[in-house]
Amino acid sequence: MTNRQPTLSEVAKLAGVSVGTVSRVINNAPHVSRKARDVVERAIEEFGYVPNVAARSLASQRSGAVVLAISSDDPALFANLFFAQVISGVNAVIEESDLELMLVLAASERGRSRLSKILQSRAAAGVMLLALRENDPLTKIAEGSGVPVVHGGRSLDVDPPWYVDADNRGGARQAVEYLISAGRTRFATITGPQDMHAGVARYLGYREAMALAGLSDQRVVHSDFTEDGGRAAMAHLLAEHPDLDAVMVASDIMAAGALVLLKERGIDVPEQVAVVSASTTSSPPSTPSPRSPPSASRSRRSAAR
Amino acid sequence: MTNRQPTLSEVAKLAGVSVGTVSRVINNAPHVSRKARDVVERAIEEFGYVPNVAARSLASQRSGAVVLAISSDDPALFANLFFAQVISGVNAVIEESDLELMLVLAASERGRSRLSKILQSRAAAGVMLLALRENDPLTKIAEGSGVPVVHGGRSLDVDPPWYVDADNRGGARQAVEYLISAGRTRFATITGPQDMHAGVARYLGYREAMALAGLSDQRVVHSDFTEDGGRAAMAHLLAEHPDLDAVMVASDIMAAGALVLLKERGIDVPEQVAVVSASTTSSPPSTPSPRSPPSASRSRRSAAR
DNA sequence: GTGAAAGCGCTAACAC
DNA sequence: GTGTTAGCGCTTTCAC
Repeated sequence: MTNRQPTLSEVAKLAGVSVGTVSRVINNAPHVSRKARDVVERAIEEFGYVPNVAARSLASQRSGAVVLAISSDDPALFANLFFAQVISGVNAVIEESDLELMLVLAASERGRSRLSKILQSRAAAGVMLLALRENDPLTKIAEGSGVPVVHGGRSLDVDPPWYVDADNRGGARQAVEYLISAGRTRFATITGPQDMHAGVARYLGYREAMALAGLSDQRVVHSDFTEDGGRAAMAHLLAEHPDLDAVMVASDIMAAGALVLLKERGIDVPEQVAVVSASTTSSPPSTPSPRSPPSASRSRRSAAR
Repeated sequence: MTNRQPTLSEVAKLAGVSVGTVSRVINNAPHVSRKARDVVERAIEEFGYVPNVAARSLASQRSGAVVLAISSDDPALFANLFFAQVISGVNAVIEESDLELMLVLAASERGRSRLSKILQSRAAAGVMLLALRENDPLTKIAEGSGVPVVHGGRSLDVDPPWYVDADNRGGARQAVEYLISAGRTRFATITGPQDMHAGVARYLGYREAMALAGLSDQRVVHSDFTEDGGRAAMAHLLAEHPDLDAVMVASDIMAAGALVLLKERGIDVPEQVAVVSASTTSSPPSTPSPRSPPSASRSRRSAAR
């Protein structure tokens, strides 16, 4: 279909200018005459010139790819909305530049050594760490590489200088405040695991909202981001505090369990009890590690149906 | 932390051999003496040599990255288990070689032109197409690039020579056969959209199983892979065929709707009606396009609780 | 404002 | 089995 791509110097020849000029145009450097620029641009267009990235990054010594390192190779774990959103966001920025996105699944020893090779081969302009577990080896690898590091989501044990994460605390707080403004007063909460960042942060947001409204934050059951956990927690709450009129659940999946139980008990939602939850993207503790994976989440409000 | 990485020729000097020898060792080419190989390997180890990928792919003219092109920038759409599984699988293979995985979100015009640039810049060893919509421009771009193409999941309008996809038909059939072996006889099905590959294939599998067992395949409602759709479809089925004792639902999410309705009607699952569904990872029709996104799915059996 | 030329770090062909 | 060397296609000085 297409002929062999022309090289930069071929373009130069065809356009009747020097390689220097073509290069300047491509990198839109200053000191190029309007005329030369036009000629070159036309030639590029006409012959379908596409720069060779390898040559470019070899010559320029800087390069080229932002690495997305995922400390998990469990599809169920990294197939989640939060990561997808982060990736989508990163991609949007990447598109502006001519960087590219490199994906490295670095859960195994082998994957990790691959990652550190890649980071060291000066092929990476920066690295984003995703799905870190507590005490994750990737943290060290990334730091040791000398490449700029940013975390996607936080875990409890690191407080990264650069990160992107959902506002779990603020989101939880807003969700609750919505119910407060709707007139609810006897709140309870079902929290996520308190050794996960999202679990802690959402609980914090809940307590903040309670404190600000002068309401009691004493009705609380800690749970585990699973549906069964949510269901059990709801049963517990109902037993202890039969008079409650609102529940903030720290994740949708737990809320699903809670809603099932409420329905079974014949309690009308949202008439008798209003429910809000966070659309978590966290998973329950991962198999290999006794610790939980990091939380990565996003809050929303919903007067549950 | 680390000093500047040594280059290959520096390693050669330090090891007291020629660059050719070092290069041979690295690419474990033949004709290297045991002794030389040892010396070089030790030097590589000691000085922490990591090949410069840019230089390598420039010199060798072949390079280096497998492109994962996703025709969607909607996080909700590509955050799904099927893609994650595919990616995980691809990654496992990639790890063996020293290729790398490049991620390109190519839903917008801009993203697409970026993709075609990348494919043309001889930086790609192959490309995998994901989340294609019907009549997707990526198909042409990929084909026109001259790079080997493989599809992840199929859409209805292309029959790619190379693809990876779930066995939707076979999975559906197996799921139903399981219920047949459990003694069910009066089957119904709630299908997915019949303009999506997964919708069609699962329905086909269902009909196959019915045919082989000599059962009627006449109880069918077409639906849309949404929960509400599943619920409505279930209501419809119940009205038309109050005597049915098994339902195959083409996706989990529709099954959720169906189960809710069954519960409301006081119908015991699985006592009175058994339900199986496919753990689809498809989404309902995407916003920008009037057509549905491709299906990407995986079947499983479950006697629904 | 433009051109010429010296590399970037590696591979591959060729000579020994 | 090993060493030498000419590029790969670009960027980047340095002259002009």
